[in-house]
Amino acid sequence: MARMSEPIAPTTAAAEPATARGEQTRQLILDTAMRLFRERGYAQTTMRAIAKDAGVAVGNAYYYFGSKEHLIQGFYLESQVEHRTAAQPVLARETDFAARLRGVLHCGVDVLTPYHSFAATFFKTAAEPTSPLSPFSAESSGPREESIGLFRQVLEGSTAKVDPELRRDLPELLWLAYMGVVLYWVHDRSPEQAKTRRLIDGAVPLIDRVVALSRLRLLRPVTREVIELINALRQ
Amino acid sequence: MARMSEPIAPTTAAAEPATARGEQTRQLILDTAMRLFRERGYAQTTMRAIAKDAGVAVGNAYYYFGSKEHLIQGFYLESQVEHRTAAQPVLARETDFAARLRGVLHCGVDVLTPYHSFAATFFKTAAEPTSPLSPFSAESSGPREESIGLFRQVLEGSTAKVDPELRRDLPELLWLAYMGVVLYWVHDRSPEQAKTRRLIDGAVPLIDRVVALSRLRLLRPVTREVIELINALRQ
DNA sequence: GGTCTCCCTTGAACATGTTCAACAAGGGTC
DNA sequence: GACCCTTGTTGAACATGTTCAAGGGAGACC
Repeated sequence: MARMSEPIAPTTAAAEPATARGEQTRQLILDTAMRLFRERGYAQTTMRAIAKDAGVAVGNAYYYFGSKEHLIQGFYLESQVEHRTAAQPVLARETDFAARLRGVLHCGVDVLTPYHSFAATFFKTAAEPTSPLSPFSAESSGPREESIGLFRQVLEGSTAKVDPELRRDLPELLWLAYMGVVLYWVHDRSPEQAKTRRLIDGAVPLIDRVVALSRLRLLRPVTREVIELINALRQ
Repeated sequence: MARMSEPIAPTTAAAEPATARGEQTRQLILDTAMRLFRERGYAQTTMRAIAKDAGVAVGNAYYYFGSKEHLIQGFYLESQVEHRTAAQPVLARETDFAARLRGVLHCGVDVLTPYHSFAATFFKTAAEPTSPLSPFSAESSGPREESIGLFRQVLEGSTAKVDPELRRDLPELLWLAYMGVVLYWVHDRSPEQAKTRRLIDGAVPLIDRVVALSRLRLLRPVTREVIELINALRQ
């Protein structure tokens, strides 16, 4: 009875370019697509338009990208790298845990901001569990680990004193919090997404304090339970 | 420069049935669609198949439902009502806060379980901020308020002692936690979604304890800050 | 040079969500 | 009954994501 779970079917698997010419074409198509997505939005950009603007045939786009949605992956990967880069100055400058976390979260939003209008679609796709774009999927484990690594950097370069048991899992929890921020940001209709900025500024001191409190005897059992629960549920 | 944010365009607005015949046709289409979704999955069910099985023309389905996605809303609303109904015995029986919360969360998952395979698509749609199906959207405010009301019932019928400031906002927070459970459930690939059950059983005692601790003088500032942040960010 | 192979490219054909102009059915008003 | 107006219904036409059989070109090997 175990029915296959929905779409899947990555259509025809996209090819990895094997020649310089192929690599060039692939990049051209991706750049064109990203530009059109920014200019007109995702839904309003047709595959025909992308192909035409890039000066290739429609089928050629499908040779490199399994579907229109796969074109989003370019955005996904690029913004990951940009986030890392943008965060480095903050991480080099600050030693206070809260300041580092705050800086990195703001950087994440900074990087995404130009794409807010079409990020909705991006997020919609990413939320589909069967999608290779899902931040929780196996296919995304590379970028995800890198992103979690960024938050490990936040913690390790800081002067924060953290419950030793919590220390190991905290980066992943911070990454989860970041996902929460992104979720809020996507839904944020306030001008310039100002509310998301307020969310970060409000949540960071809280997180900072809770992390500090986690070492108190009174809260130890809670801390431990949280950690155990996370480990039991890690997929 | 404020570009319109993506798809929107609810196409031709769907009509509310004004006659008994219309109501009947609408329900027939909805039932047929839900059946086919369950049998074949969402993506594999075409509008033509729905229309044919329901014995109407394709255009007729679009008369009542603005798009294929709008057909999901039937599922959304129905499961909300079912959740409420299924939760009543628990709420009538238990007085302990943790037991009530646990029961209501499990009921929520119970109600959704038959749809797990296509819930992925449902969730994907709901995650789109511009979608009228988004649980955070204005269009969903009715069902959302009802759902939050269920968690208000959880709290009010319980013997829990809660920080008075927190009491007002706690139902909404519990609803948010429920949304988190659903998010986890959608991604849950374990047999029978057993991990989601463990998540509920693990998280409820934690929530219970944190709620109790929120009254401690030591944690009061944190509690207050959380409440203030939520109020500032309520959209 | 001839030929073979692998990579890439093409665009017409296809599948399916969506629209729309036209029409039908029922009921109210005269 | 004649008329109109609202509600509901139709299906062909359209838009767009996707597939696929056919072809082209650059190098390898002889």
